[in-house]
Amino acid sequence: MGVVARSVAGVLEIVTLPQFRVLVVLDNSGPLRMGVLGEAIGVLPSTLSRAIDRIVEAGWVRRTTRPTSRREVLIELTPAGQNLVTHALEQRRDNIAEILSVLSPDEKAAIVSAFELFAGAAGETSTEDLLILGI
Amino acid sequence: MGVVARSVAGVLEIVTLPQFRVLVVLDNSGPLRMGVLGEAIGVLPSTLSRAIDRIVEAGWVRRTTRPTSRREVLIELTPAGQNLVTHALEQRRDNIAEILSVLSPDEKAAIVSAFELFAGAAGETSTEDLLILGI
DNA sequence: CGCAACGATTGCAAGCATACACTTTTGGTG
DNA sequence: CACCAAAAGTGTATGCTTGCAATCGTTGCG
Repeated sequence: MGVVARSVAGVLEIVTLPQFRVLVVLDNSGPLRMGVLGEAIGVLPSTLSRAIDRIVEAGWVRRTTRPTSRREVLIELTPAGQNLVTHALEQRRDNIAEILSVLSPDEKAAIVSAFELFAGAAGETSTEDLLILGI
Repeated sequence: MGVVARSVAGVLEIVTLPQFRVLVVLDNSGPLRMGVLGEAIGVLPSTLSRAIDRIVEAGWVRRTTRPTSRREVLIELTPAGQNLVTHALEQRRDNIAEILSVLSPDEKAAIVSAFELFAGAAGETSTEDLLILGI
């Protein structure tokens, strides 16, 4: 739980949680249309529109128009936005790696198999659940 | 991660994250003075004062004056507020119990020792970290 | 008592998220 | 072409959080 909390903590000093959710979805799915994006994170189009205004202003995403349909607006991560998400995920991975570094290979192996066991029993975690925290 | 996310998800439909942080701190420490409470969750007194206004309005906490010093205001959970926090923690415990229920005693034992190993290696998790998500 | 420090609150202001209703532009279809 | 539906955005409004500065009551001390 501490690992999860810390991984969220860093990002929340830079962007808000709803904003981070947008970035995470885009990182997972690539550029998305406003409508699809809004549905993915569960907000109304008007809410998303203004949220994107602010995220564009901050430089994390870009609005693009698809050549085939000028009424559709594609949202895509800028390099900075991509960087932000990647960095956040790396930080958590590093945090875990650091924790594991003090353990012996046998201990690590035991942890890996136990975690896999637990994850298997937990079943598929819905993307929506993870999206709540942007993880 | 899914377990953590779900445990936060339910509560966030009832109170905001800053509000839930207040409740969690009170649940941990018992009734607190405004100043102490504000410092614990890292907000300015003015912010807290208005936040408490809303939480009192919602019925989760109560303002009390200490007999010895009438300028100090004690904040304490109402039964409803206590219930909210307790319920949130129970829900996470139930969620984990349900996951574990499909496993054999041996598997459970392996998971317990592996998790203890990991938690030990991770060291003490600072309360501040956990407070970010109200966990 | 009088004054300084303390503790909480309020005035004022800004930013963000959210919702409902409405408008504008665009695409598809009869 | 004319019309309808899709897609995005605006107008308007509400509520929460946060911050800085100022105020009000209270306590402690000389």
